[in-house]
Amino acid sequence: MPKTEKTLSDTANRILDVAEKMARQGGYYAFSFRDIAAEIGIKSASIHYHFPTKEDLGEALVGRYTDQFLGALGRLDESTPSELLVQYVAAYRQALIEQDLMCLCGMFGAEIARLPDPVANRTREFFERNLVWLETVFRAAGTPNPETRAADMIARMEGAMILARSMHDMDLFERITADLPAEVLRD
Amino acid sequence: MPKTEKTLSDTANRILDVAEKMARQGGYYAFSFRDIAAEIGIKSASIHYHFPTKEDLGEALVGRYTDQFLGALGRLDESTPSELLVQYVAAYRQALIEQDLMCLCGMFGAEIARLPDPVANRTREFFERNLVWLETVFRAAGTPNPETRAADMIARMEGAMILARSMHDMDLFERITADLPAEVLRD
DNA sequence: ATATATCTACCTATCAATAGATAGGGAATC
DNA sequence: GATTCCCTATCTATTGATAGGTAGATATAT
Repeated sequence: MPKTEKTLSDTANRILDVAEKMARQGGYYAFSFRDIAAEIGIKSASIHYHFPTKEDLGEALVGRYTDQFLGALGRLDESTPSELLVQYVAAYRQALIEQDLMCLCGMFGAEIARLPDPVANRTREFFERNLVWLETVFRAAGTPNPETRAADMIARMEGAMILARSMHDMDLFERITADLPAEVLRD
Repeated sequence: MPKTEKTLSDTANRILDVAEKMARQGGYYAFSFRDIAAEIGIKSASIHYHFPTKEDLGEALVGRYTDQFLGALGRLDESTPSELLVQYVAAYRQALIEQDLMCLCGMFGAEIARLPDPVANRTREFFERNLVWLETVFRAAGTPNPETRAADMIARMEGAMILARSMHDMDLFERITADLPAEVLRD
């Protein structure tokens, strides 16, 4: 049985699953050890075995989310810039529409002034890696100001999620992002 | 002494000031009656005199913020669409750069799934009123798809705040919004 | 092969701190 | 004398965290 990936115990992953869902609904202060434990059928003390402190849990949360998110994006050498941007939007759409959740790092980014430093740093890393990925795409497309385009792209995704969720109107996200890849690549 | 506006006691306003700052740093669960009371030099029980429940406080918070925010925008009949959009961006810039705080409703919008209903409704109203204001501007400018432009505009502002704060780089906001009014009005 | 030790993954029980909220009192103001 | 505005005192619930125990698996030593 090959287990090449960084093995995280089954329980640890279930803890992260539940914590992630709660965090993506209400933020860092919206998930508690007891709530998580209750939902997966263990005791809150047992969570401390896997994640000694809430800070540790938060850090693991953002780390796993970032890896999964960027892993879901297309390979930069296998698709056109246009295809890659379509996939980028699709990653956010899946988080918003299918999962009915906010982006974890959009949430934590808003709360960043009150997050423990390690969690805040991981959140910054999420955006940093997204910026790098997008800049590469825009450079490959020969778009001017790739850094600013990348930042604008992220801003629109995170903001569109917030707005659509606030208005209970997911179509707002669809309309904002409808011809975004085409628009952002021209000129 | 003319006080035509809905009079709120001095203490009530100081409570809202402190609560707003805390909420705009860490969200709805990041301000507590005790913290607020300690900062303005009264007891936590006294806050309940002005705002019976936290829900009430949250509602008042969003209501005041929305009125102030929209009140700071230019009159729709006194400026050009371009000038109005510049003012709109400036309103967010002031919140982000001068106050060094997140937009209250961007924050609450992210957390909306875990907010008390009355607070969530007020948050939705903030965005609704912003959408209406922006749509009017885009219609006056003869821009196609004014509803989608309005939504995109809000998304970019809220997202740009989150990204700039997460990256500790306020220039990201400046660059994203630099020629936004011009770009969004052409074609 | 058997006995011993260690490790894993939970448990019970408990802690101090903090949360929002309430009852009832008192001084000042109108 | 009623209203306004704050107080003390207290309540219950919840927070993250810790100490210490245990059953079962695994590893090591004899």
